[in-house]
Amino acid sequence: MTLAYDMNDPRGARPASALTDAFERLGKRVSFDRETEIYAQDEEADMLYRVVSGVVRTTRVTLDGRRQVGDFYYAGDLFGLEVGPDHRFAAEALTDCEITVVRRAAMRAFAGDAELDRAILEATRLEMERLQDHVVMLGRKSARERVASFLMSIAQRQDEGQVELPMGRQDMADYLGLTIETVSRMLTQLQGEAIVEFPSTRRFQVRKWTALEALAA
Amino acid sequence: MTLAYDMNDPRGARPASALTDAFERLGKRVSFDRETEIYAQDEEADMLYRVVSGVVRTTRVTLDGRRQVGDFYYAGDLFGLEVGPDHRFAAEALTDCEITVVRRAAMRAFAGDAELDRAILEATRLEMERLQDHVVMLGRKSARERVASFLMSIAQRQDEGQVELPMGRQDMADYLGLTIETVSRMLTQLQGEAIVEFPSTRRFQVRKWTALEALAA
DNA sequence: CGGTTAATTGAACGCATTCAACACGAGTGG
DNA sequence: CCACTCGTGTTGAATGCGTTCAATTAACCG
Repeated sequence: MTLAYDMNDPRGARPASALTDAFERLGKRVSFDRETEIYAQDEEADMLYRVVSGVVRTTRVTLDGRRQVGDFYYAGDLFGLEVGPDHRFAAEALTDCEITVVRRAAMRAFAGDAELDRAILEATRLEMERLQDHVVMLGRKSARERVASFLMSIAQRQDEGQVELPMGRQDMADYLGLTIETVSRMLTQLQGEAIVEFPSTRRFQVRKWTALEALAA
Repeated sequence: MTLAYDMNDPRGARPASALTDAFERLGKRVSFDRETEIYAQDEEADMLYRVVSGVVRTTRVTLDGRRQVGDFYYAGDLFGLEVGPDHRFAAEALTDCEITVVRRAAMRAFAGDAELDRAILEATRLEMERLQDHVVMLGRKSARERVASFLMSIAQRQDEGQVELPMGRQDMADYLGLTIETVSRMLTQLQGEAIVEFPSTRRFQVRKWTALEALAA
């Protein structure tokens, strides 16, 4: 099996020419400005979404205003595929985005399309695995480890030396179950140990991969 | 409301005579003693499981020995349905269990069986929703709230006054991302406020539903 | 009963939060 | 060009929640 992408990378860009085609054919492309809502929490879920460009985040806000970020989705990623009748998390454009939107009915009409079925199954698998990892992280990792894990997972998807952080500290904190202050402290700490280096707040480079890996645990 | 099960209860026993039939026909029934492994972490996932009687828990242990409980499964629940090639969590019999085990290949042969497909989809949906709720809980709730939520969710699935706790404090703690001591303290606290009452360590009764609900947030 | 494990309670500690002040960067207008 | 502002990020000090370590009590089982 000669793959253009790494099976071990849980979120690497996937080769999906046929899939892209299917999505382009069945759905329509929509643009979203930075910080606008793609769908709301508890909204009916009869669409399926695919990121063409930009970054999307999913969030849930509790009655008393506490916020939890579910995940971040990058170009090529499918999202909004909760199996139930409505979205338990809202989806928002983190940056300006191009999204392909497909009605589930349209998808169903194409059920049997092996390529498409496989892609949805694969996306569901990734979604679950990421959710499971998230649970372990929030349940059993320290702030330092969470931040390290986070930087790792972001650095892994961009193989360039310099890594771009599309989200601000608040989004990181709400994803990691921490406060912005703690995130900030951990970042300066990791930088102090020369494990990572931040030339600017939204850009970093990993200096000691093994050390970061060890921390990500 | 006189239902054998409650639609609002996300994990209530579901009426599934036809489904039970399908499982019994396709798979074989296996018994597991208390505290024995059903499948291991990172084991190949080519089976599907259904609890006939008893309670199952899924766990993941990190390299350095920290443990996270994924979920608990009761009679009627499907588990082990991770979409990927192997189990990211181990499954263990919490109590003595009767389990129906089905090979995925056998399931696939029956693909198209509407009843079966629907059941698997439904189980996957529940799995994801529970995972999402778990993330929010671990990310944003206090120890007190976590314990309250937990008692709530268990009390909901048994409509009798007296509720049986099948798991010990360590399992609760590892599910909630806490220590046994903290769990214990929160339980005595809630009992002190007469919100719940523990006649014995493994048995309790909810006294103030609204208060508990408010806490579960 | 004793023997063993599980659960509770207490006291001290430490990690993350909270509250507050300060720094930085980008955009705007004098 | 600098002053000003506004949003975002960093840093400091104090507090507090949950943990850790240790001792005690309760439940279970022969």
